[in-house]
Amino acid sequence: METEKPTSSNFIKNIVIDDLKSGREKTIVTRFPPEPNGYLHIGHAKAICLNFELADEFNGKTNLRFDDTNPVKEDTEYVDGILNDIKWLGFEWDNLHFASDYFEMNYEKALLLIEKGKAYVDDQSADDIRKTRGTLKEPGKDSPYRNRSVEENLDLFKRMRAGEFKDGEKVLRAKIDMSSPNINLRDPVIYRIKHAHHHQTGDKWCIYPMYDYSHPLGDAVEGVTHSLCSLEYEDHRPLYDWAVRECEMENTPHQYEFARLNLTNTVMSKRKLKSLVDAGVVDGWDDPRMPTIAGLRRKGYTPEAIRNFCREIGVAKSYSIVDERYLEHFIREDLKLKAPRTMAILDPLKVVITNYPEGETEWFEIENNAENPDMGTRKVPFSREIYIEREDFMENPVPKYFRLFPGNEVRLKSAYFVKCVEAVKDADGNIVELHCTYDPETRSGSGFSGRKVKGTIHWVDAAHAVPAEFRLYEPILKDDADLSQEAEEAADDITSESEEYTGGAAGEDKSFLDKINKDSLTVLNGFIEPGLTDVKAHDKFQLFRHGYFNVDPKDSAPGRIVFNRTVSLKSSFEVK
RNA sequence: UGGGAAUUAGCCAAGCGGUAAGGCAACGGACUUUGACUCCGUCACCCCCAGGUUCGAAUCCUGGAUUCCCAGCCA
Repeated sequence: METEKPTSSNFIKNIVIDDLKSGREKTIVTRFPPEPNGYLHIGHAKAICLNFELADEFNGKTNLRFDDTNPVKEDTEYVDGILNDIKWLGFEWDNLHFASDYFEMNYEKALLLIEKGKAYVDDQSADDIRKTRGTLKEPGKDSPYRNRSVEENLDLFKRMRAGEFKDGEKVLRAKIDMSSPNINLRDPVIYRIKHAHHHQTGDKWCIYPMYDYSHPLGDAVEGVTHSLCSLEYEDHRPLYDWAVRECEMENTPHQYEFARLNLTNTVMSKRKLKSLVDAGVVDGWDDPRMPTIAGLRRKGYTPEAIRNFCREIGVAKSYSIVDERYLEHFIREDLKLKAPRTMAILDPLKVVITNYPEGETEWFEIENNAENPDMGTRKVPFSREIYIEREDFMENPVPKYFRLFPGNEVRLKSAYFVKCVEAVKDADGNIVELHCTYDPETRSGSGFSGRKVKGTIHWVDAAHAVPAEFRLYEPILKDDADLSQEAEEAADDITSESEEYTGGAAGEDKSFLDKINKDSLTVLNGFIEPGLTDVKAHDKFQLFRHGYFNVDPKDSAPGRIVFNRTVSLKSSFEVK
């Protein structure tokens, strides 16, 4: 697709190259395994790009597999959203599966485990299991049910499936080692009872496998060769390998872990993102301030920009937080030649050109993108009264200010030079309009070179101006100077995405909500050129000197045009 | 000495025993009908620290420091 550079070297690609060279694998198969319990965010995009592009580069395959082993948290709404986002990003999966497709196989393998004496039914309560698991430094204690006979385990497990027991009454545990220094190996629970309706399997099951058991088996049966996941699963790898081995799977997939993406000025946690939605802080999962794929799309990001970003940040094992400005770089780059450039006034100040003939209008032909002549030109009206940007005038200019101020002359982009004669004020001393004079000799395109001006400002003809709403965004989080604190925040979301789980800290949710930037949205009402009245959802423009904007797909309507600012233009000038 | 992992510039990151890629950001300058873009230049005598091996070490060895992850019937 287009002129996208291949990813640079990374440790996973090196592993694939070695595996192919050594003959350990003939072709590679990867997979992207989202849990349908929320919408995808830019962090998922990193994993998606990694899996799909890696397989693509080596002529392999990539499956999409929903990790739907926990019916109480999941929903088809999310399945649909995820499918849509992946397609929008531009990827096509080879096979679409659900972990629930393998529930029967998972069950059969559990029976095998029991027969081999590698799994047992435990009657202990969740609380007792936790208490006997030991601590980080002390080994756990064997369950009193650990040495039940194979027959009894088989009988009990079948009755679990048959629905004879209530939620939490029994679990199936892998029999590994209660004194392992790796807590994941201390007889992990692999099946639990949940009398819950499942979005894919309905009421067929009342026992559901745990991720650590289901995932490796799903990988194996699909022939996945390189199972990529994030760093916190490093400790789970021995269990992954145990499951593949003890269940006697034909294929032996291998798990590799990489660092998930973190971005400055935002959060990357489905749980926290959901809390923003639920608290009404944002408009929904697709609010442009959200780092979700849906939010970025509504903000005006393109799939190309997101893919290029994911490629350039690389893949490694060290914990990192990427500067959000890096992401912004890629959307500016992508839209530079694609987006037409037009003038719009976000915060209007009327200007009367006193020596311009009343009742006259002339139409300037202006290129749609000076760097991309293929985009053609358009006609833009100009007359005696125009709007300029309020910030393009200062009665008492700061040093190095070369826009409009009393006595100063500037260029009106694609029109004439104008000189400010007077700032007209109301009774309260507020500037309500400017009186300027223009110089007919300086008409754009005339080749006038008699004198130079330092500044060029944009404008919109007042008589033809079309009202529009502009939404400007700032980071959703207040404080971010302290990257290490941000790291902490992000890190602790990784594992605690369950609402009911209280192992984390309730207090830290509060501190997270305290960090929310209450001024992350600014709404302005201004004007656009008359040529933009037919604009459609997701049309993208560079509004001169302001940045790139996207036509909002939700709130725009006939007679109401809403622009979301995707990203500002860079600027080396700030009015203090 | 519970186990697992990480450490190369402000931020990502390549590097795999032959003398520190690239991108972002920043800072100078040129150009400019966007204070944008583009272009030019600057930005690690050094790779967490200390020893050692070697003709040669970011890469190998030894010891240490710091940071992150793990005690859900979540994924």
